[in-house]
Amino acid sequence: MSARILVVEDDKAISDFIAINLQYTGYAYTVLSNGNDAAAFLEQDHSFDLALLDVMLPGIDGFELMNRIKKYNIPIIFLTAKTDVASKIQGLRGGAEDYIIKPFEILELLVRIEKILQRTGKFNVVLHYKDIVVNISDHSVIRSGEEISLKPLEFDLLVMLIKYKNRTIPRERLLNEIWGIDFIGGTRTVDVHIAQLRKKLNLHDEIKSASKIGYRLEDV
Amino acid sequence: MSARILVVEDDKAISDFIAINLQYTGYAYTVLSNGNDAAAFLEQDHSFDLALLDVMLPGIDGFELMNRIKKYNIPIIFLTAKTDVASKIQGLRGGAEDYIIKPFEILELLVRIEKILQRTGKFNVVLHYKDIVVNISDHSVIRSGEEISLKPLEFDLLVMLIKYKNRTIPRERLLNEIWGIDFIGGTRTVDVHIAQLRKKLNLHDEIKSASKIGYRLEDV
DNA sequence: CGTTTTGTTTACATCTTGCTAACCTATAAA
DNA sequence: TTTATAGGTTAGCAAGATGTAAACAAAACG
Repeated sequence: MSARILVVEDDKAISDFIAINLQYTGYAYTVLSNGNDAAAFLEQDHSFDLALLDVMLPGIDGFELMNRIKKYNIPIIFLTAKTDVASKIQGLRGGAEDYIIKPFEILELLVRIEKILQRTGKFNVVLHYKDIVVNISDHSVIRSGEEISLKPLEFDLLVMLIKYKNRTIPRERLLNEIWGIDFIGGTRTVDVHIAQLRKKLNLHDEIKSASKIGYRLEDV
Repeated sequence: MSARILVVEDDKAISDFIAINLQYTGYAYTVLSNGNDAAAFLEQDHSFDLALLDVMLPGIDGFELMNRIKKYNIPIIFLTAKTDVASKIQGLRGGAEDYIIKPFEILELLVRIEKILQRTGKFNVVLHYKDIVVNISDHSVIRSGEEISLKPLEFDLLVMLIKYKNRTIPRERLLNEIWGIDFIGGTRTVDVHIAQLRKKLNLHDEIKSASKIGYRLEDV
């Protein structure tokens, strides 16, 4: 059962782009291009699991829309071209789950969507790699029927590796996505956690290190 | 004695899916795939506690079926692919208890079913975990024949833990579902109530904490 | 209004996590 | 072969999260 996502965005290039990616990822979605339509639509149908709202919209704007749909308890991610701080604060104060600044990296958007769905809804996101089953919703990792207990960071790392299977992920990228943008320590931290994963899941051969760049999980 | 539910849905994938979940949840059910059959069947046997009706059906449609069933006083939840406003209004005007738009989250459907059954009063919804019996209708918890008195919040927490047994429930999720969407307090409150549950029901081992994430009730 | 019950916050003990340092190994350059 | 560099691995420790009792606050009840 897939999540249902509402997209309200007046720039057709952007909404098409998002739509294609939502489609591809397997979400059900509805696209509207102005604030008034969206408000009217939502009064009738508010069974969405998430809304992606442009801040600058024809008709009522994104923030106003947020206020109106607050009662339906739909998590919101704002899409905003404004890098302006005030907007962000207003959005987050008002209860938005997140915001993302245009132009954005589609993968980043998809990741945030998934996070929110996972936190709010109950969508079972399951990843497979060989005989390893990773259930993101449960935070569980099972190998050959046995549960393997991973610490939060290890878990996040594994998820990322599997998602980017066969692609080398630069250290920096890992730090950004898992540790957060403001991680300071210029360190070997990543390496240590990679070591833990290799050990716990017996992935000594599968997790390859790319010298000076980062790591890659390979289908052997 | 469990509730008896009628499912009328022509898409086999969907009806199977529903059936599996009704089965698992412990309801008795009958599945039919077209409107005429359903009408005929109901003339013979109308001892259902709830009907899940697809709106678009071969033979007579869901709304017409509702009109014919009305005399038997069976609450109805419509399953509809239509996001179309008119349908909903017609359905609800006609006396349907609820509607749910496809694709839907199965848990959401089960929750609504439960709500209606509770409201119509005939059925106690009972949850089991080990030797603990939780009766949602009368808010009682019995362990090995002895009644254990829980405060309201503790009770809700226990119900949620059992419903999501073996799945880690994030703190945020617990706060959302039990405390309401906009709980503010920067908070250890959940932890305290978890502690109470562990103590009162002796679930020290069964309620596992997932560091930085939340809690999980495990079948040991 | 007081009393009782329920829920939240505080405070401190305890446990968990993840960063760092230190040392080891592998590889490549010199 | 030596040397330099990067990654592998382990263990200890500080920071942060959770467990829990008890004080405090709020609400429900009479």
